[in-house]
Amino acid sequence: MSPETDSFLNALRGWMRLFMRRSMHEFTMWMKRTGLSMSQIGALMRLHHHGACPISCIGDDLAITPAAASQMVDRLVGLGLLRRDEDPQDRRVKIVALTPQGRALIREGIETRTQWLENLEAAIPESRRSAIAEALRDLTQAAQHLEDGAKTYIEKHS
Amino acid sequence: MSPETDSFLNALRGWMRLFMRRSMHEFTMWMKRTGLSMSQIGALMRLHHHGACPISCIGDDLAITPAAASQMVDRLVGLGLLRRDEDPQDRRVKIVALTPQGRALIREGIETRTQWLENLEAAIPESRRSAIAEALRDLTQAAQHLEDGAKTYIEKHS
DNA sequence: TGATAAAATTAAGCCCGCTTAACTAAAAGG
DNA sequence: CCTTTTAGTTAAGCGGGCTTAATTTTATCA
Repeated sequence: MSPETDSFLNALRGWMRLFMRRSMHEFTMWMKRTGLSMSQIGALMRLHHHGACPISCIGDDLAITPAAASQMVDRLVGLGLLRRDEDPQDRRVKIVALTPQGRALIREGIETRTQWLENLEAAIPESRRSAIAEALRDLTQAAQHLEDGAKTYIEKHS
Repeated sequence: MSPETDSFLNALRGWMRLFMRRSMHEFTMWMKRTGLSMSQIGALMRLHHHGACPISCIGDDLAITPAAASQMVDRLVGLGLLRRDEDPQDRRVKIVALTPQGRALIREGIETRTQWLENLEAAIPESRRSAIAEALRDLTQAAQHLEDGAKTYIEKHS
């Protein structure tokens, strides 16, 4: 492993470490405010990022039984965060989707948890900002690429 | 808000968004594997990052009652992840600290959740790596600065 | 058509984590 | 000293979230 490799990974890990430490607390507080459980948030996030899906897929995603998934969806529907509609193609399956409230809640959560980032800008010398932004875009794009590759693989094999 | 400002913040948000989407699933799975609750993880993380502290401080940090904090610490002591020792200075307070097992568990968790970052390096052109590493170091340092400032403030006022 | 499989739900039961309230032990302060 | 405050624990109770098992409804297919 070359010195640059070490340097790169270490920089990445250092940043992640700090970010996780920081965002964990915000996340816990946000959970408390919303009253949502980890599973519920996981389900909402899944729907937010990948769109509507049957209940069984929620269960698969969270690695819980269909029964548990059904109960959880029921609670979230009760809270007005989810809709559960019959699939016209196959009336056994119920398609679960975020309601506008559900979507707003998740957005607000992400917003809240990354609020502190705004202060970061002021702490960065103006002359460095564009270079850093460029670096972050490169990272994001590369990660996106990896994710897309993985997804294709999964889609091919399931 | 200047165009560079927008660009900087957007780059930061874009990266965070991707990171959160990616790490949420890993995190949920890790919780399931360890069998730890959100609160328990929060407590362990707090101790990992800021060191040993009395039980009351665990409760304050997680915003739960002293009773709940006491019960939770009790469970974690039972699992061998925490030690609870009497403070010689004030025998009412019990100092809580990570055991080696507790520390190892948290380390392993962080490790697991950032494993995928290693693939990222290969997806970045070698010519860009040092610039990106430099940018990440700048970000980390700036964030560290902000955090230290906030901590001092808290320590002054509590 | 009739047996089988699949998606979802319901019911019963368990453990967990939180709360409030009552309590113990130790320190602080008049 | 004796009262008050503080740190922590214990007990009782509630609701959440998970499980397994049984049930219902719909699709599939020989």
